[in-house]
Amino acid sequence: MVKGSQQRLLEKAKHAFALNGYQATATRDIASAAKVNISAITYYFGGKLGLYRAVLQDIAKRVLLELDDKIVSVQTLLSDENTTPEQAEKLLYERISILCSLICSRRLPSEDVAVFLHEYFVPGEAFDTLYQELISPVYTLTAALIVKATDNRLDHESATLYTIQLFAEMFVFRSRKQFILQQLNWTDYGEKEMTKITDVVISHTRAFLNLYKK
Amino acid sequence: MVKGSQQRLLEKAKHAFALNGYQATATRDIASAAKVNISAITYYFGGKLGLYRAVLQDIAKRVLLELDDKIVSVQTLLSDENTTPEQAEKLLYERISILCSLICSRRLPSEDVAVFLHEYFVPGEAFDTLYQELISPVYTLTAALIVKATDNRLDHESATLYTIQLFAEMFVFRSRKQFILQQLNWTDYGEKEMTKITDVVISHTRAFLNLYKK
DNA sequence: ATTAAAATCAATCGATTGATTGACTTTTGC
DNA sequence: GCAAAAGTCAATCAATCGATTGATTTTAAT
Repeated sequence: MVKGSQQRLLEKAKHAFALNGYQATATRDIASAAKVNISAITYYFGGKLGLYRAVLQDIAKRVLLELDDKIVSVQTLLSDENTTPEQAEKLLYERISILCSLICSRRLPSEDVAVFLHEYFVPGEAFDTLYQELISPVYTLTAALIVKATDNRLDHESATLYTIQLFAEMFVFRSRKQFILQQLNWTDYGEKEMTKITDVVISHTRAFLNLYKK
Repeated sequence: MVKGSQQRLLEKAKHAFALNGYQATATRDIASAAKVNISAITYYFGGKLGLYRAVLQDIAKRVLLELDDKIVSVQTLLSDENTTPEQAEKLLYERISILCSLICSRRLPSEDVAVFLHEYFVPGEAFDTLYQELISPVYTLTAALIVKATDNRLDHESATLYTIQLFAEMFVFRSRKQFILQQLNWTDYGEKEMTKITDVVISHTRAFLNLYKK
């Protein structure tokens, strides 16, 4: 079965936006790559911005699906009063591990991360879509996990602050990937390198959490 | 004395690039704001890209000047064999403190940081200018300081990796400033808030360095 | 088979982009 | 004082942008 025009547009748009961001991408190039007439963009998505929003929603959907699939439901564990700080800490590390592989390796299409990071660091008109559909839910859960891991010794706001920094630390492995590869004489993020990256992030987090233990 | 056209162009260009980045800024608007004919951009800077490069060089100059002014020359201390790891660590914290205030507060024009971060996270044709004139020298010195602070227990590459993450941690306070203000119920980065920010970054760094002590 | 809806198409619109032209004015050096 | 250089100017260039038009073809429902 041949993919429909709408689906092809979505894929090629994601690819183009990943390369040059929203502003620098021409709808003509997207339509051309999708082998579709330009007017189809207005027809299906209402315009360039609508197409971009659809791409962001698609990315959010994929990421959340990937996170929910691999992690034992964090939500239920958090609402359980019997969950110990140690369990929360372990769960946090598992979550970090998965996020690292999502951000840096090929578990998630490389383009998804590129589009996300572009909109994250250079917020535009469509940032609210990204925030509501992806950032807010993921950050909220992570911060709650950190609070639980410190046995409520860290308040919610400080945990949110650390969450933002934690993600910044993970994102930099992708956004500055070329620079890191060059500096460390790596050729790519393979299995060995991913282990090191994950270890670094987790050890930093552990060192941070240790500041809030008895 | 009235500023020359070239100087006015440079200032207004920085202002415009800070608002919307390189791509989304029109040379017409810059020229109009500087009360200068459009052709002056070609005349003085060879074109839009040349003007942007000039802005980046100006920013690099200001930052390096600010860093050299406030810090006892790190270069000489590093080349001195008698410098102890403790001295290097203390110097690193001073450097972090200054960098935090440069990045987050008004010691440096807000526009300088905005332009820098935009080019840093979305590298374009002019990234090499930013890298050679600012990123490379600053990162190299910082990494060397970290190596010395761990008494060479941390190799140069790992120190470089941590340097990248260290800057990512500081940059996030600016690039996600609105989000952080909202989450922490702050209205702005005042003196009190800057102290907390600096403390957070330094305490993370200290926790990291402790991993490499006897 | 007929008809309405969905989809696709080439052509083009108006707006904006960065850059250039060539004439004009001001400043500078001697 | 005068010529060369530096600077400024309105006008306009070709290219590209997102969007729209109106006609045409394809699909789906009855």
